[in-house]
Amino acid sequence: MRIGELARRSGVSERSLRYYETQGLLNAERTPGGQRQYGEWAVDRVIRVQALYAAGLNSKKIAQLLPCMRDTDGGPSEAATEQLVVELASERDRINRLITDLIRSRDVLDEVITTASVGVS
Amino acid sequence: MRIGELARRSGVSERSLRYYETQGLLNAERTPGGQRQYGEWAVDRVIRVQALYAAGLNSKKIAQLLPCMRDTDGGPSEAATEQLVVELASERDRINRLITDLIRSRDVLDEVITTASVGVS
DNA sequence: CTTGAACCTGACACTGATGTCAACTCCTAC
DNA sequence: GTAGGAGTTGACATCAGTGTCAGGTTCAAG
Repeated sequence: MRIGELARRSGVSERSLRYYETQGLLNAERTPGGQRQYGEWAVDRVIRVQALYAAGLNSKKIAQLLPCMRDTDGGPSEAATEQLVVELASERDRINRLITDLIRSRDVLDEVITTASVGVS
Repeated sequence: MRIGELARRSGVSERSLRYYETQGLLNAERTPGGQRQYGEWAVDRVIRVQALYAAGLNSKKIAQLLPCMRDTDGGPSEAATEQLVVELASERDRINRLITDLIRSRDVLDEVITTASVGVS
């Protein structure tokens, strides 16, 4: 598929997809005319990248991480280096703290929403 | 307490605390000389603000939300306006989606970490 | 062919919380 | 009173992903 379809199906802008490519997060074949051509796998890849961005990882970390992830086809994946494992563990801990905070904030929002809704005349 | 102690106890930089004040998120008494003076309540407030920032709310939303939150003393809190409730509900939904994504990303990290650790010679 | 939608690269802007520096003032311990 | 750590304001920088525009090329349908 071309970039427009991938953008539509993944919910990520074309701009971002091109950016991902510059960051080494998303390779694309090219047509003879130079247009990007993606396989089905790209949709999952983009969504996963997006989720990692949302988790606060930057491009570089994601780029290091991607080859270590089990692909959808269950293919072979590289093992992470020792240094990378240390960094990823730190990220994981940060994410865990973040999740805790998010749940707390969400509950606060819920309470405010509920309180206001109860008080509606 | 003065700003340095608050920064230390809340884990938020002095710079950010002053910024919070400009955004109406954190009021401070002033000494005759003009230095900020905070009560004990400020520590909780700052931490809560920080958590809301982490949840992706911007200053304006937080400023609207704060007076609707139950204070630590359980004091009276304003009810949110209808419009605000709609916006907060949308934020809550976004946060819930984010939590789901974060858990997924964390699990991916865990798998990579585990895989690499198992393979250590 | 031709036409229009889709795609290309490159450049610039933005967002918004936070870092950092400068120049100055306040507070407290001696 | 004085030294120096702590605080003040104001200005400018940064980060990194994303929006957007310009000017040109490619692709596919008629």
